[in-house]
Amino acid sequence: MRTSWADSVSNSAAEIAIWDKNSLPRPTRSTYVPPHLRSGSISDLSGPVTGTNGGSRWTGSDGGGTKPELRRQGQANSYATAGRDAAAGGGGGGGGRNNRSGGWDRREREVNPFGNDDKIYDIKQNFSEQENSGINFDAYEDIPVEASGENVPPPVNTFAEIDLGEILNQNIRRCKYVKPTPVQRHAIPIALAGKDLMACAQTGSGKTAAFCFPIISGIMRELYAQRSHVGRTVYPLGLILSPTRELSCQIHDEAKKFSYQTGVKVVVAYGGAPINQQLRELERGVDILVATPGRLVDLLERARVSLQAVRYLALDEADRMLDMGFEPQIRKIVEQMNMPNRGVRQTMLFSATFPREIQRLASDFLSNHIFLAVGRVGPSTDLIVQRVEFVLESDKRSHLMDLLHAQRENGNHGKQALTLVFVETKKGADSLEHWLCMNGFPSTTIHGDRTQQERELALRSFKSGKTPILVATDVAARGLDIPHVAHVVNFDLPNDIDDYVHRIGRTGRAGKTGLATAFFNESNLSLARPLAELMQEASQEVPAWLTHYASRAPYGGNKNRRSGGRFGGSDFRREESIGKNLDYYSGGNSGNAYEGLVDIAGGYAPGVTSAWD
DNA sequence: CCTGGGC
Repeated sequence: MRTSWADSVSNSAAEIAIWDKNSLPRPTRSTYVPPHLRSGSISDLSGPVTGTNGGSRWTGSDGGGTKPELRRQGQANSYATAGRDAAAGGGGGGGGRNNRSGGWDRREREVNPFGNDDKIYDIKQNFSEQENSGINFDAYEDIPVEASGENVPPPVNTFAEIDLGEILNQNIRRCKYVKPTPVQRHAIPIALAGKDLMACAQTGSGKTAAFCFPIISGIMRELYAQRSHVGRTVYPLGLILSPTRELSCQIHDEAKKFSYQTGVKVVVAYGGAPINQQLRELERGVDILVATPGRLVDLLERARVSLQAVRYLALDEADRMLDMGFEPQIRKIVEQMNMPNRGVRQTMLFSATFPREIQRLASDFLSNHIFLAVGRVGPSTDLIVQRVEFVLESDKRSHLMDLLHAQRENGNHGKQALTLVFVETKKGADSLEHWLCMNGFPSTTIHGDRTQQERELALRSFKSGKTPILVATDVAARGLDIPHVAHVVNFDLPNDIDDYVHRIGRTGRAGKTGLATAFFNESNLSLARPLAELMQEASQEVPAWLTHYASRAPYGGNKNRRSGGRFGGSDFRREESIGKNLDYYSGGNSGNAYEGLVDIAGGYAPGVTSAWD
C-alpha cells in the first residue's frame, strides 16, 4: 500500500506554485484526494475552470486507454478569444493565456531569460552579437531547398508573414532574429499547417527555433489548453527528445526564451542530475518537456509523467535517436507509453543527416509527412575549410602539438583559439587531455564517463576560453552550439562519414568560417572514399594520396550511401519509388540561386506514400 | 570495436 505521504503530495498546482523553491514539498493533509475521488476532476485540481465542458480535442485513438476524465475540460468557449487575443497581440507582455493554471501570476515571476548573461548555454547571446555585427546571411541566400510530400505549404520570407502572435514576435525581436533562416522559412509554415515533417538541415542553421515556435504557438492556441495533472502525474502537450544531456539543456534554454511571457511552461529532464529537483519542477506544471530518453523512461515508469496528452513530438538529431543504440528506447517511448498515435499527434524529426534506413524506421512514427532538405550551410560549402593529413598513430600527439603551437603564434596576442579535438574513446580523451596539460596547453575533456557536473564545467571552461582546448568523444559531436570554435581536429576519425559531418559542424556556425583538420591513417581506410567524395563536393582540396586510397577502398563508412549533392539526405520515398539511387541534385537546380519550392511528390496517392506503410 | 542513456 502506498503511503499517504506519497499520495498526499501535490495535488494542486496552485499549492505547488507557492512552495518555496528551497523547501521540500511538505505533505499537507488537506490536499490529499483519494484516488476514487480524483477521476473526473482534474480541472478542479489544477486550477479555476470557467468554461463548460468543451469538446475534448484529443480524442486520439490512443489504444483504448483514454480515460474520459483525463481529457482536458472547459475553456472551449472562453478560449477562442482569450487565446487568440494573446497570440494576436494582447498588449505588451500582458496578454498571455490566463486560463492556464497559475497563468499570469506565474508569468510575473518568470525569470527574464534574456537578462542572464552568464548562463552556460546562453547561445543566443552570442548569436545576437553576431547578428548585430552583421551575421553572414549571404551564406544562407544561395542554398538549394527541396521539399516533397503532399500539399507543401509555401515558404515565407519574413517572420511577419507567419502569424505567430505578438508575444512570440517580441521574443523573436529579443533574440535579435532579423529574418528566418532557410530551414525556418520552410519548416515553420509546414509545422503550423499541422503536417508531420522530416527536416534535414545543418545544426546552427536555426533548427531549434524551427520546431519550437510552432509548438509554442500551437499550445497557445489550443482550445483545451488547461494544464492538467492527476495526482503527481503531469501531462505535457509537447515533447522534445534529444540524444545528449547537454543538447537537451541547450534546447531548453532556447525554448525558454522563445516562450517567455507566453504562459507556456518548458521543463527539462535528463540523467546524471538529481531527479528530485526535476520532479519538483515538473510538479509545478509543464507544457513542453525537453528530455533525454533514459530519464524520460524513468519518469514514465514512476508515473510522474504521462504522454497521453502529447500533441507535438519533436526529435532533434533524429537520425541518432533512431540508430541502433537508441531506437528501442525511442520506440518504447513513442509506441508503448500511451502517446497518441501518429496522425493524432504531430511529429517533427530534425537532423543534419538522414540515412535511408533511418528514414525507413522513422516512417513508423510519421503520418504522411513532408520531407524537407535544406542544403548544408556549413560542412560542404566554403564556410569550413577541410584539411586531411596523413598522420601515423604514433605521430598524432606531436603533430597535434605542432598545430596548436602554430595556431597560438598566429592567433591574437598569443591567445589560443578555441579548438575542439575529437577522439574515439573515453580513455583516449582523458589521456590526451592529461598529456596536453602537461605540455603547456590548458585543456579539458568531455565524455560519458565524466559526471554531469564535470561535463558542464568542462563545457563552460572551454566556452569562456579558460581552457581553450576541449578533448571530446562523440558526445559533443552533435547539436552543441559553442560559439567561436575556430578549429575542429579529428584526432581520431569516426567510422561513419555522417559523424564526421556532425563533428566538423561544431565550427563554421551561424555563417562564420571555420577550419577542420583530420588525421588520417591506415586504420581509416573505410572512410577514404566517402571522405574524398564529401570533400570534393565541398570544393575542398583532396590530397592525391587520399584519392588513391579512395579508388582502392570498398564502399564503407557510410550507412547512407548518399546520393551526392549538397544535402545531408534525400527523401527515401522518392528514391525507392524510382528504384534507383537517384541523383536529383546534380541537375539544374543545385548550383543556381534557386530558392523556391520544388514539389516532387511525383504521383503519390494519399496513403501510398511508401512501401513501408 | 566505440558512443550515447536511469536509478
